[in-house]
Amino acid sequence: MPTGQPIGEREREILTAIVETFIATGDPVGSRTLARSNREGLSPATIRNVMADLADAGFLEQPHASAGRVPSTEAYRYYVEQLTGQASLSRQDEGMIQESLHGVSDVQEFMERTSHVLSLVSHNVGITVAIGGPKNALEHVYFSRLGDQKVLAVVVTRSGLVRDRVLRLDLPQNDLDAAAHFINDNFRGWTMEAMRSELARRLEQERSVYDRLMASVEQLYRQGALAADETAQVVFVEGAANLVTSEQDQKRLQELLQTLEEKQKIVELLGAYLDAKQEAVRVVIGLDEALPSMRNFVLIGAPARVGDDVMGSLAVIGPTRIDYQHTMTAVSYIARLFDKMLNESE
Amino acid sequence: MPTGQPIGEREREILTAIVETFIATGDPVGSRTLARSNREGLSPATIRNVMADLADAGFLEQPHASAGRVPSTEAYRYYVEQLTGQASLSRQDEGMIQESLHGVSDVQEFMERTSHVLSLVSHNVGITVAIGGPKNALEHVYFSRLGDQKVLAVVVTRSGLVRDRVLRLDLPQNDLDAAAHFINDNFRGWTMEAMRSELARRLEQERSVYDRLMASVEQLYRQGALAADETAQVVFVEGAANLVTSEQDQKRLQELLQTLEEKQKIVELLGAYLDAKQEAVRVVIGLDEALPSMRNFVLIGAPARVGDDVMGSLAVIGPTRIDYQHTMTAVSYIARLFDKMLNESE
DNA sequence: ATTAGCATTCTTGAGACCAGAGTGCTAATG
DNA sequence: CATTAGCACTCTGGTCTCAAGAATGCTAAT
Repeated sequence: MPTGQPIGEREREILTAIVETFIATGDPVGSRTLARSNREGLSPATIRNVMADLADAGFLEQPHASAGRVPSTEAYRYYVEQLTGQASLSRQDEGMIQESLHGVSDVQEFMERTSHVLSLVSHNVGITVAIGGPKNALEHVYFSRLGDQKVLAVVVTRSGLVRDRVLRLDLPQNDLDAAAHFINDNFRGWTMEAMRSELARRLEQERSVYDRLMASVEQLYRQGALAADETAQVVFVEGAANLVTSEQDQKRLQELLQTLEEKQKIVELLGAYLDAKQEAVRVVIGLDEALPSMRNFVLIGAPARVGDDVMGSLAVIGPTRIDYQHTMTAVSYIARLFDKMLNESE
Repeated sequence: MPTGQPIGEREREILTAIVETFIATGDPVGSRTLARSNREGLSPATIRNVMADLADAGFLEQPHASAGRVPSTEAYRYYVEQLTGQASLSRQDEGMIQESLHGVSDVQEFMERTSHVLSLVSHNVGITVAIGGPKNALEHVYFSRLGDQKVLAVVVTRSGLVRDRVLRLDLPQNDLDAAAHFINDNFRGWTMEAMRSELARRLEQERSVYDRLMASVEQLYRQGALAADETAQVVFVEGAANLVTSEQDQKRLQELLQTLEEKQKIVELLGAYLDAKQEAVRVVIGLDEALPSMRNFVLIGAPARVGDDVMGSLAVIGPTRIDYQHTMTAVSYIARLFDKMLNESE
């Protein structure tokens, strides 16, 4: 818990220097090293004093009595906050991104590739989540009898997300067509959420009226054909191999990988921290509050939007020792690209 | 390279004992340990002699001069071969499998869950591949205009596999409907392969006749709307966390994880080794021939079929030190279940 | 307000050393 | 003749010690 007054100029400079060299080297940083790299010739002793203050304020920690200092969670937060945000991607990175994403017009494919390219440029784990969620507007639905007892339901959202689901249901194709027609005519453009509740209401009230048609609709509804709920979310996680670094111990690494495989948790994580309203890149330090296995990991993400619609989110997960500046610019670059590419093609 | 005459009874027994205790413990096994666990009271010295023979024959290796012996690739092959195949799953495993797969009628969902349950029961990596490939019969296609320049193509195969693809194309919905009708009427039940070549032929010849209709079809065809090719394959890989064990070194682990993320390679791997014709479980020892990063790993897999149609394959990938008997029964059990569940529901 | 100096603390790597496990060989044994 | 006992030898792995190096905190000097 940080105490004391904010931080003076010199403190600020030293703190960011510590954070930066720690990120670069991974070793606890001591006063001597710092004195050498510091452009104003401050002596180690002076720096020690400042460091002691910073430690008291909760920005630095000591692995053990006579080691250097390591930035605390607070320190990273502070560091990120005072980052100018002025930076551009290297030619290479930009090229790689452009190339991987070139010519994609399909939201889902875009997301899939994005998670990959994110992992490449960040050298960490790239994640994208496509929200199939309630906020998406319905474009239309389509039902098709498959076999004896099976019906295929395809739901297309306005944003081009496609969900299919096989139901156990025995209805003649005629009835299916009628039901699809009914839904498309009445609900095109509605959010899934609104549609579902309105549909529920009508089924309740007008049961008698439409009769056969409504019976079919009801069956489809009950079977979840129209549920664009959590289970419909699509998650891409790539670059797990990047987590294998010497500083992870066995157990932690294992837990980490396990967590990354639990898509549901990942969705919740991004959902919890990436606010749809906020425009820019967001950095969340201290993921262990949500996911214990993610101690010492951070999330750098942004909502993926096309115009004003939020289609999902994209993010990088990496150790606190990540290159914040670089990752942030990369994420933001890709987020903008997402908007641009999918917007113009509509 | 194995030399010498096959193997006598005693050799056989000792070899399997070595393989088994090595699988159990992970340590090189020495004559003393073996003598203790061997039910016929053979002395260490005798065993040493036999072991020397086995080593000459290429079945055993020595990490260093005065360590115990470790089974060679050949030894595993031999071991697996002489496995009786008589074994049944534990109540727990069976229960877990049943539960995870209960009530699923959708091929793809089945596969997704299967890869998960495979990783659970085997404590290794579970993999399933759904072949979207050319052999699948077409049930029907469906095109829908999305936005300005986009068309959604949905292809359903007889087996219930669904593929959707967004194309950049500007055709009115009428034309799309006509094209879909045309294809459905003419090609339902054809294999994708056959359909594509026949379609190509017709487009070539009868260009003039159908005119507008055929023009639409051609455009769709060119855009790959009907391509159920490799890219359409769906791969599920789960349980990567199980690879994190003490005996892996950093680098290898990293490569391994990387390889597992390259779905294309995984598809090829399964494709290469899992022969659609063969009925039963197959064990492939020595994966490094195909994928160098998979040195010391084995594949235990089976084709996933429904009736006579091969829908894909399911497999476990694990270290040579895997519990062969258990994994084999698990894989075979699930493969049978797959057939049974999807067959009856049709 | 800085800095120099110094005693102190703690980590890390290199050797040294020993116990344990295993081998191969030879000679003895039923 | 197939087994086995005995033995010298080899290699690994853990523990210990030791010294070097890096930081620290404090006090005194500038």
